[in-house]
Amino acid sequence: MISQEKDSGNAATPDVPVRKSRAQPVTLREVAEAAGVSTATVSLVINKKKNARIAEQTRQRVKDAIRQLGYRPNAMAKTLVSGTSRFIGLVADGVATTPFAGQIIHGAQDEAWKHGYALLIANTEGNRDLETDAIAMMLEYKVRGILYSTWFHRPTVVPETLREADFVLVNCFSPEPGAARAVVPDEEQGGKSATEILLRGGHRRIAFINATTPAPARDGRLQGYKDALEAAGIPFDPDLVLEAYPDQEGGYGATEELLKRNVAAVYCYNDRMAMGLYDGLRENGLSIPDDMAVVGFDNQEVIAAHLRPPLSTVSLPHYELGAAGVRMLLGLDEASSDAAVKIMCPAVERASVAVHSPA
Amino acid sequence: MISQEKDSGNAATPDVPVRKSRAQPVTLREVAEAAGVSTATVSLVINKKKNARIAEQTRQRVKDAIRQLGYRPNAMAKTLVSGTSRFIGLVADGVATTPFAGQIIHGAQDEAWKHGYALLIANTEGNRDLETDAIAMMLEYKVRGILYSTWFHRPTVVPETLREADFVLVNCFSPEPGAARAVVPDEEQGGKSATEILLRGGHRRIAFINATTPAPARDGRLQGYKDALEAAGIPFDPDLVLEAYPDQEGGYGATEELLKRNVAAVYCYNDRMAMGLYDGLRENGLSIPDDMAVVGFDNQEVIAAHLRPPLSTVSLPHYELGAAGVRMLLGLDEASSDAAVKIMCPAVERASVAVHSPA
DNA sequence: AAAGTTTGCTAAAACGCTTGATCACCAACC
DNA sequence: GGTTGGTGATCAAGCGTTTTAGCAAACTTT
Repeated sequence: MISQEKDSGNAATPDVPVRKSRAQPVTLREVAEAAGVSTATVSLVINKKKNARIAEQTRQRVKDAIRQLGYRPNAMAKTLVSGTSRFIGLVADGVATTPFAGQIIHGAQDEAWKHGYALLIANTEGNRDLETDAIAMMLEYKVRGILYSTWFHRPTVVPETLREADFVLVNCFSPEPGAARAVVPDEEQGGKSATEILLRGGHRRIAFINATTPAPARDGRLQGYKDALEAAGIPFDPDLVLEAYPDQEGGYGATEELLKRNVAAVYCYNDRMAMGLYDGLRENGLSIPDDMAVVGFDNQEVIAAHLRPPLSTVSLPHYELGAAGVRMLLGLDEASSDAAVKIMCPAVERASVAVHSPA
Repeated sequence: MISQEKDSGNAATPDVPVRKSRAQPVTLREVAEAAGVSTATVSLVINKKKNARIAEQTRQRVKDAIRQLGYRPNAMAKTLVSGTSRFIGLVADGVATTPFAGQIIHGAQDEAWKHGYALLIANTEGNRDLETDAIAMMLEYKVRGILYSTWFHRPTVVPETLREADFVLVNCFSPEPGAARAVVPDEEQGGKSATEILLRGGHRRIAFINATTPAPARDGRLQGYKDALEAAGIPFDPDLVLEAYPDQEGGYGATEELLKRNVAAVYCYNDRMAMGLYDGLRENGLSIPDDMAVVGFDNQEVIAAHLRPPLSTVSLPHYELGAAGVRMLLGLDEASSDAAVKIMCPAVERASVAVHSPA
């Protein structure tokens, strides 16, 4: 009788909102005791188990206790039981370092979050040892899967340990077919779109300043240029394809050669080259878009949108790459490991190309 | 007798390197069985416990088993026992969105990693609900602490739930003193350094194009400008302080006013304004740095380093902010919650200011 | 040779949660 | 009055570690 006493009294011990700020946290058991039920019951209430039969009254009592105590579930314990966490790992060679490629993180984060996952990131600067450590760490934390991404589009060799997890390559791909699922920007389509902006402007003689540095982008963007010309019934003229190092200086330096070509429209391998070219053209007293229509590639906001005049260009869909990578990882998007999925590079038209050419 | 048989045979069951790729993972117990020891022993070996007495021979046997089986510790289980994970959370309002502020992530990640922590990031785009969820998630994963960061330097109100964790504000601060530890860029020193670049160039009449938008940067950078002038014994002339919206257009638009001031040196609130100003000056047939010496602020690489001529400016130390935030969180740097710790903004001198003025 | 000390290792109790099996109770049915 | 069926909740095992207390054997010391 007396021993019973202890248990009756009032089951819900504390009724002042106990704001435990950073002592050791409230546990399921404490909630259970406060509500006068078993931990099993509390667990069932929390997880809204469909086929659990709990009286509405009890359910309410539990909820109150949870609020009262400021209970927070311990995700680690959950994970231990379930065997897999709600983490998605993102290994990046330099994504965080490189301004606009950071959008990959952003896209991945948003999409992951949307499906209840959190992003665990590691920037490896391309250091293989760091990379191995990072992957090991992610594996130890039982991530749902890993996104392996690079800051520019390129082939890559898949680290051995990566295969211990579910993974997807983002902005890169494995040269050996069937080795990995991957998602990359569609350079051909992008190059085609860029060229089409100029075609729509009424231009027929269009120069292309390509990069000197080998990369999928270099080949793809050139191919897109050719495709667009062909579709427009314009013969490809190799003489209109220049090459320069893909930065401001390169674009600036290419000015002279470009002017020799006697064209009024040019598509640059990237925005940085276009930026340099702007300077070169200006020095020659030429105005954009009247004397020369210019299109870039990448859509680096800081540059493209704010040059004078603003630069027409094509977006590298970094955000989408990150998001698509996550979807692919979670099996929400179709994906084969035979060929990388290509994400569209949308055209962004601005004032560097006049709407109607003075036909 | 016969029932024993099953257990004897060979204790170390598999001796081919079993590359379990993604079945259910090898556990401590399996390693223990393979090595013919208890799980306790394996644990002791793995964690290199100093005062554990394990025979060298046994130790080796365990290590072999670990390698053989490709064992990976389950970090969740570890965390469950220890009560705290090796995670540091980073809540950002838009850090991933904003190109150069991404360096905060980078700095935090590097520093965290250096101390054996991994970064758990959440981009909230300033959405309070998302923010609360993100913090809750981090709390549930028992993060060691949380970095709360903003993409530009500003005052902020600390979310209630953040207080349940150890936290540090990065690139922002709480207006109420004593409310939170924080680390921010030193705008005054930065403004002073920027001005000093021009002073070193031999200039005495220096204009400042400030932002129209209220912000700690606006006040701080102006103060730094005044400080530098005072230190150089030059009286402050309010007429030399212009104001414009802090972007390219703003800088461009300020050209005319600036030219009225009859100065040969100008310090812009940020690089984007400087970029616009470049255009304005060029249109007026003025050359940089001969007709006008220009200094910016922020050191947005894509802009500053690649304008023609390259822009002298002052760096916003984003990387350092992230790193310092982590150190502060871990208690490696001194920190009071009475005043934000200020990180130096280093000057970056480039060709937009001539080394010796034509005195 | 008895007592103490060191060495090498293990048993078992946590850590906080989930979940399938079980149970007590009560109303309804033949 | 025994059986069935439904309802509301609990029991207890287990997830993969860490860690403390303690045991047995092998050495020392007196």
